[in-house]
Amino acid sequence: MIKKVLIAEDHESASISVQKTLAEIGCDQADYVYYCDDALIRIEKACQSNSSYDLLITDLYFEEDHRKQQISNGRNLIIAARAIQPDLKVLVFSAEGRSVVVEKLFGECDIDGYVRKARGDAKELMKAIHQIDNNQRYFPIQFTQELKQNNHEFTEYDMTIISLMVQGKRQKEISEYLRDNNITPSGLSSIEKRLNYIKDVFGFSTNEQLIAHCVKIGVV
Amino acid sequence: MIKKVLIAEDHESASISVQKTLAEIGCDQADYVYYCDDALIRIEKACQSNSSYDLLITDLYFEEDHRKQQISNGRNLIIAARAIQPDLKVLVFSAEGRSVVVEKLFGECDIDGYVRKARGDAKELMKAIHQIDNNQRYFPIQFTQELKQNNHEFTEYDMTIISLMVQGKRQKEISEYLRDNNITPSGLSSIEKRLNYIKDVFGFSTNEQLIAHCVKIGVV
DNA sequence: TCAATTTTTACGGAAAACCGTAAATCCCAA
DNA sequence: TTGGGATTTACGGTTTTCCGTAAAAATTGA
Repeated sequence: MIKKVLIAEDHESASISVQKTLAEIGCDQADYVYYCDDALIRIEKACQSNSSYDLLITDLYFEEDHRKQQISNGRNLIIAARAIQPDLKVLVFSAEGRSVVVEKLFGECDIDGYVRKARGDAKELMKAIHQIDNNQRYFPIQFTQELKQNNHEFTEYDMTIISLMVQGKRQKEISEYLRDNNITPSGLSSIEKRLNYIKDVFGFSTNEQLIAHCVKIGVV
Repeated sequence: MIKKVLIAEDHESASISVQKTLAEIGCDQADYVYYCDDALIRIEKACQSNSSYDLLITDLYFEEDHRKQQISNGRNLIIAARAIQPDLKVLVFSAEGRSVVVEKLFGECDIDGYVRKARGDAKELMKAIHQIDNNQRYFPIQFTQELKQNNHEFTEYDMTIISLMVQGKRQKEISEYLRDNNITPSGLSSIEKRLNYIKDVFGFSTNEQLIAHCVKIGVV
């Protein structure tokens, strides 16, 4: 049963809402912090005193300010928290709407639920918490539909090339980079071929169009 | 004295927080809606029954869903609302952080205050409401500093070119498009020159890098 | 092991982008 | 109207990308 919850959220207004939602479903042990570093300290202390948290509700993006932080975003907070307390349940509550990003959280960070800040998000939060309470994951419907229609799955290789292009590297330089880092294939022709293939899948005609799409959907 | 307030905000969680904040400062006449169209109807009806709102608190961006709306964003809502009730006070509450956008709201829409969704936004909301109550504007400090450091302001012309590139058009085709639409300069050289200038300002080396940046910051 | 297949690389011509310069055009004021 | 200055366009050479083909290398299967 989920009793003790930690809210990591820099927006005061959002934090207040989550607190209110938790209070409504009868959870009276809710702490909240505005910085990732503070969240980690709380988790650490709670573990040491044998009163660890059952659930972490966290945002993804935290704004930088005068207080310099070790952990700057929700993703890294999750990884650090799980290193301390592997069985900690994690529910991400963010405005992020790109399915690739959310999918990565489930795949790579093994989160237990995702609720998008949108219409009816408070009610959705309740549903998600109840579901996690029953040891189930909460994966929002909106993303399940969107997932399959993206015909092309970007490989690590693809993302490396595209990242380098975003950094302003020429294809020749990318070839050299791949060779130096023992990533194959590294030939200029292979890079050209791969880019042509991806563009073909999407029906794009220029690199500029491909880059725009990748940035939009959050591949880089 | 501000008594009757309307909250136009699609995020349920954000709306809840604003309601709670209003309740705390002793404002018990707060209505809330999730769609711009609903907001306008409320304002209309209130005016007709001689019980008009004192303040409109609205978000900027409203997500589209199954319910098709006439008014799709906060900016247009403000304009429409002021057409009905010119003396309506308006406080914008949004995550938008680009100073250019916020400045425009004060300049073109004559809003009374802006509070950014961020750390301490609930407290800032209170301050803003009190200030508006005293017939003063609330302009957040964070923007006053940032205004000058914007290295490059994208013109309509720039955005046209970049949009066409994002659509996969070659520079030659862009030149033809500009000529056909009587946009000057339309010469290929002028397009090249402009792109080089922008890249130079940012210290970029390739078009791909420029496109990535533009998509990221939301120029297109 | 060796031939067949696939993957990767090399190469070369064509198209596009890049970059400087010069010519043409536009615009404004005298 | 006209001359000067700024803007826009045209042009040519260079680099980069594009795209097809073929050689080289790696992988596979019997």
